[in-house]
Parts: sequence; structure tokens; C-alpha cells
Amino acid sequence: MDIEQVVRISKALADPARLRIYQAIAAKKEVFCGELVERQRLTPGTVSHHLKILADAQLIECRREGQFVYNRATPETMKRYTEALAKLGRWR
Amino acid sequence: MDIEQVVRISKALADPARLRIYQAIAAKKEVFCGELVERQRLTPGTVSHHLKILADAQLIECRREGQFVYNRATPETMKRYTEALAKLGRWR
DNA sequence: TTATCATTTTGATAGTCATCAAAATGTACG
DNA sequence: CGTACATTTTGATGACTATCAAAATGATAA
Repeated sequence: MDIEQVVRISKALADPARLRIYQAIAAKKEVFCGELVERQRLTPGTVSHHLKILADAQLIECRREGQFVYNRATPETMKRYTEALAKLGRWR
Repeated sequence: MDIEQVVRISKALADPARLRIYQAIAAKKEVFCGELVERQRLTPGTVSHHLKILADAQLIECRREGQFVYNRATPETMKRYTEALAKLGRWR
């Protein structure tokens, strides 16, 4: 994983609202947007914005099914992120 | 580790210049500020600013010795950060 | 088609932040 | 003391961002 991707993921995780959204998604198999709007007390536009940033960082994947868009976490990305950080901190 | 600390660390890692600085520090036992100013092509003020953010996140520790301030990484914090993220992504 | 609901996009706004230059502070040594 | 060097702080500026309201788009069903 290159440094730009590490920065992109760090940025995605660097906002409390977005971290809560990620947490809510990762805690279940799938979550659709409306569920997040209710639980996070944010407008649909704002939630959509955050989901886009999480998806661009490949921390989540989104799948449309009818009117709804279901989101689920992609733990592989998180795994590769933490591995990249561990490597970053290793001497020599 | 609480969510605020996760956000604080994510923010600290969410800038390319700061990530490079952290990388440079973690790659050696200790680094002093002047070394970073040279290698990163940033002004002393900017480097100092970044070091403060890394230190506030407890990703590095700074120790003054005479005129110089030596910085070293605290891998313990990085370890707890990645563990917190892993827990965040875990179901149930 | 029209109505309705879910989501995204747009435009605006207030707040945050990276950066620099310059001033201030800390520290050593004549 | 005064000079020199390392670091931090301050003030300013331009860029970015979280948020909302409202408009636009997608999709279903009557």
C-alpha cells in the first residue's frame, strides 16, 4: 500500500461522524443509508458525503438494490492499512 | 482507547508531510528537528507544528538536550491504535 | 404517467488546517 | 553581557472540509 492510500484512509478515519458511521456499518453485515441518517442525526446529504469518502478509501463497499443502497465494511482494507502502518514504524 | 483518541491519531496520520516526518523518525532511534527541516524541505515553523501534532497524539515523544530537541517514535501508541481499529471492525 | 420515497448532487457557509515569514524564546559559549 | 544557533510561537493567507437546505436523480408502485 502506497503512502497516498495510507493518507486517504487516515483522512477517512479522521472525523468523528465518519468513524461512527464506519463503526455502525462494520458492526452489522449490511446497513443502508436511511438507517444511518436516523441513527447519526445527520441529513441525507451529509451521510452520502461521508459514505463517498469511506468508499473512495475502499473502507466500505456500496451496492444498490432497488431504492436502497446497502453498505458493508471491507475488513481487508483495514487489515492492509494497519499492516502498512506497522511496517512504517519498523526500524530499518 | 476511546474514539476521540482514535480520531486524534487518524488526523495526525492524515497529512503526507506529517506521515513522512513520522516515517523518518520511526526509521531511526532518534531524530532532531533540524534534520527534518533539511530532509523535508519545510520551514522550521512548519516542522515544529507537525511535531506538536504527532506528540499530542502520543505517536512520538520529544526530549530536549541542550539546543536540540530529539524525537522518537512510540510504537506502543501505534499498536494500540491498530488494535482499536481492528476491534472497531469486528462484528458483534 | 404521476406520486412517493431513497439517495446524490449542488451551492453556500462557517470552521479547520498547512504553510510561510518574522518575531520570540531557549540554550550554549565567547 | 552579547552573539550564534535551534526551536517555538504568532499572524496572515489560501486551501480544504463538514454541514445544511434545496434541487436533481434513481427507482418503485399506484
